[in-house]
Amino acid sequence: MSTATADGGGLHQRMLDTLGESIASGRLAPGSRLTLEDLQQEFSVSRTVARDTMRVLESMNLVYSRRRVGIVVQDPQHWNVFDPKLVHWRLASTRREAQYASLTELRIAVEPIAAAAAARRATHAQRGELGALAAELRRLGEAGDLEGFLAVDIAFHRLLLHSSGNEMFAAIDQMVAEVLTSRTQQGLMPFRPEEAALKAHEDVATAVSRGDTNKAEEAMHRVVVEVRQAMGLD
Amino acid sequence: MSTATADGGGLHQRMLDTLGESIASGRLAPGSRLTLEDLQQEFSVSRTVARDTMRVLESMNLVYSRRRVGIVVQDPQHWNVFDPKLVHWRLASTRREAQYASLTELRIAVEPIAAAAAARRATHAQRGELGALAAELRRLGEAGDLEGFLAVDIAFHRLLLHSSGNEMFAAIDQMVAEVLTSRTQQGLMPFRPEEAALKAHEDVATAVSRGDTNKAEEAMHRVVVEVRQAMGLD
DNA sequence: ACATTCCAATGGTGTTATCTTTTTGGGGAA
DNA sequence: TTCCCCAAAAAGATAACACCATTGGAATGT
Repeated sequence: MSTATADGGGLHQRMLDTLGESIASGRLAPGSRLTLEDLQQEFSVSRTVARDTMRVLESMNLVYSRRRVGIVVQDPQHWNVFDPKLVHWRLASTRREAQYASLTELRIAVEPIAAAAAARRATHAQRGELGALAAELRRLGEAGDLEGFLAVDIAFHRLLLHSSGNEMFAAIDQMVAEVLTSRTQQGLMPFRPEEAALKAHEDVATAVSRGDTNKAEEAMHRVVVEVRQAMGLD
Repeated sequence: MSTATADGGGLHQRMLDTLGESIASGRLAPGSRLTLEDLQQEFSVSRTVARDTMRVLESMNLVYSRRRVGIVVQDPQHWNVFDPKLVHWRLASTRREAQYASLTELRIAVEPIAAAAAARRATHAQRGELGALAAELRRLGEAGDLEGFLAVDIAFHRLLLHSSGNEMFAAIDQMVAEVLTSRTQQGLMPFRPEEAALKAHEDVATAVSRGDTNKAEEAMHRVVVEVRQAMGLD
């Protein structure tokens, strides 16, 4: 009762999150069968709400439904792994590490190219703002303010992705933010960021500002190369 | 009647595709308001079906719904641009070019890193198959069989993405296939693939086979660099 | 003239009941 | 044993209705 109305979303949000997380974590194994009726009872909701939920899960390719059979959990290889909801569920599950590794590798791939794109397409305001964030990053880094550093680091990467003018790059900003946050929370960051990292961020901002695509790509490569090494990818 | 049952999906598939394409193409501008009642009538379906459809569109962040207001088309920046359905709609719309450009840039970013990952993680069978596909590619290329070349090229890139062991890389295989197909259909491919391209594909296969991550990344970089130039990204 | 309060219309949210359609497993006939 | 047909199962779809959050604007007061 109180819980049903307490959370922000409607009924089917709750149901969606619960089921989604069950599937993402593997607790509901691929091949498992559900029926609408079971679900109605388990979550004590109406058929309509149960249907809504399954339709959304179906559109994420987490399940498929066949008449006479019921609703079947899909093989992971069919999942829409770029759906932010699924990413969130996977990060919340026990399979966190796998999702984290995939995201990091994606970030390593995308960010240098995004930097080059930003050097070509960023607006004047964006170029200025990037420079300001890079300077702020140095200030906070040298002051040893890890929390502030993280916030500005996220802002820097987010702005860069958006400045790329590629909406697919921009769309991964939330995922990059989660990766950066996780990195800090896990204590994987040195107490004081390395000089090389600070310099690399500044170089990205400078190159983007000057419209030097090659330099921007190279500098962003230096930013992520330390991540590659930390992940054992080099 | 006949049309309703003729196509593969149920009622709401039809409705979803129609609406999705309208939104993706911009014919239904951001900020446009719909109501369930309007939609029921326009598509002559029940409220339940209309709801199902809107829930799916909502989960893709193409729309959001608020009480008393109705269903509102979202700003493009909120869209889940990695959802295969949306990619498909955008490629089918008049904004094809923009989607095509974004995908190509994404491919340029991801494929070299995917090649490096494949060199590290591909199975023995995958390594062998990659080599076979590269050889077949040369044979078809030198024979001037563009259609066969395209098919094998798609198979090569798809296998590589899957061999990367990163499910997010694997998930973009369908999009890469569409880009390659489009490139050939638009006559952007030379009648006979360039020697450099054939060599680059072979080098990727060889490097992956040997587990040489750096070489694999560099060779795949050569594969996509011609695309960069063709798109004016260099 | 302007700000505040309040009310009623609107339209999504969720429930229940019912009918249709597809699929399939099993039983009976050839 | 094989084939065919039937009945049951479960999703697909429809309809009518109660509920309630929102909001635009009217009524009221300053």
